[in-house]
Amino acid sequence: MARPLEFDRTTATQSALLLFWSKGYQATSLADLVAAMGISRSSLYAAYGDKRGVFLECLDLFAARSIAILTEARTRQPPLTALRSFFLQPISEEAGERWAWGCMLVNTVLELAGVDDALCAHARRRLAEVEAAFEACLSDTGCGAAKAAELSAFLMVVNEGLRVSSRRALPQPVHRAQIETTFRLLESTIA
Amino acid sequence: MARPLEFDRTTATQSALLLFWSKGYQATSLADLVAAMGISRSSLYAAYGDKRGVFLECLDLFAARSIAILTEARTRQPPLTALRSFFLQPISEEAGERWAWGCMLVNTVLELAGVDDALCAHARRRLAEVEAAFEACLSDTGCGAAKAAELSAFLMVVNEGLRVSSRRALPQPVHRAQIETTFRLLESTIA
DNA sequence: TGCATTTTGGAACGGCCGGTCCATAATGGC
DNA sequence: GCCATTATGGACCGGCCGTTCCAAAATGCA
Repeated sequence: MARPLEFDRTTATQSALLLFWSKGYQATSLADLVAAMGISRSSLYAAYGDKRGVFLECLDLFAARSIAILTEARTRQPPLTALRSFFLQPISEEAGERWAWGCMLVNTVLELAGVDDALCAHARRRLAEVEAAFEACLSDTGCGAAKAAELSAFLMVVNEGLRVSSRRALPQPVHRAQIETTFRLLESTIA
Repeated sequence: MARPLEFDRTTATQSALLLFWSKGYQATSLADLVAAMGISRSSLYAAYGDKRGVFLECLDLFAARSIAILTEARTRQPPLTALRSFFLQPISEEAGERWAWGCMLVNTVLELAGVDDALCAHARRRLAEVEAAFEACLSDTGCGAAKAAELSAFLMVVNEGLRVSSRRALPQPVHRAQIETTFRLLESTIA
């Protein structure tokens, strides 16, 4: 055997995730990264390959958590209520300041389109998986497959819009009102 | 008198705008910039101060054009039709590939939040002006001031969502369908 | 207690970044 | 034609970027 790893990969990735989520890919330097993750440059390159490798793993972790939040809510609540709580969750108490960071997948698509096509495409694929989760949730309402497909695309547009809006430094009550208005209109359409 | 400027500031700014719009602020280097604008570094620093100065001027130009497109449509069409054409305009024939670049103001808010607060705040202010243009347009429908204020905020969320969606490399017909679905739902709510 | 193996810290690397500087060129007024 | 003034091209700058490299440290096994 050889010398064992001195850090926990999951918690290190989690720290990197918070950094990339709040500042984006380009504005996060390797110095920032190793400081936040609490590991040395050597360990980072040995474990993740390079900066892009860390970012890819963070994208996957973020997407998995987002989908988990929605699917878990779906087991406890009616479909539309679950979707609503998915959008309200970032501005809950325990989420802290993260509510102003938007969605890391949306942020990535906008930051890296035309800059790093491979990373951007990865974020787009994960975003498509979230959209599929929307569609599955909408199907539970019994609205029919065609309508679920159309409305999930619309819901993703709404999702993208709300995540952008949350980065506009509006007072939190204004942001909350936007969500309420959006969902009131949405529900009146679906119901 | 002294030696006159050898370049036209407006066309140079326009060239910089296309570059910043497609690649974002951070990924656009000064080398890219001077090549696209067709001027030397010295001329750029003399005329704009620095890279941020060029970017600020591009933000203003982009915002002015966006608002002009909407207000001009408002003089020729009913309010809701004008809003619709505002969203459809980027995917018209003459806009070319720009439809996949989204909205420069939205792109900037997401790229520079937490990175360059001054630039980000500037983009947010311009975005608020666009929202005010939405509100003025909605007021023309005679829906009342309170409702116009609420719906303009919602319309901005839709705007942000559609601009994000246009950067997801979806086939153009899919994007067109998203706009149609969104506006069908929106109009059924307002009418 | 050595040995093979792998991680770790930190120095070092080339390259590109935004920004500065200066000699030269181009003008209008004298 | 000369001067004051301003624009221009391009060399140059320090600094930070992501990445590489290597000696030292830490383990399980013989």
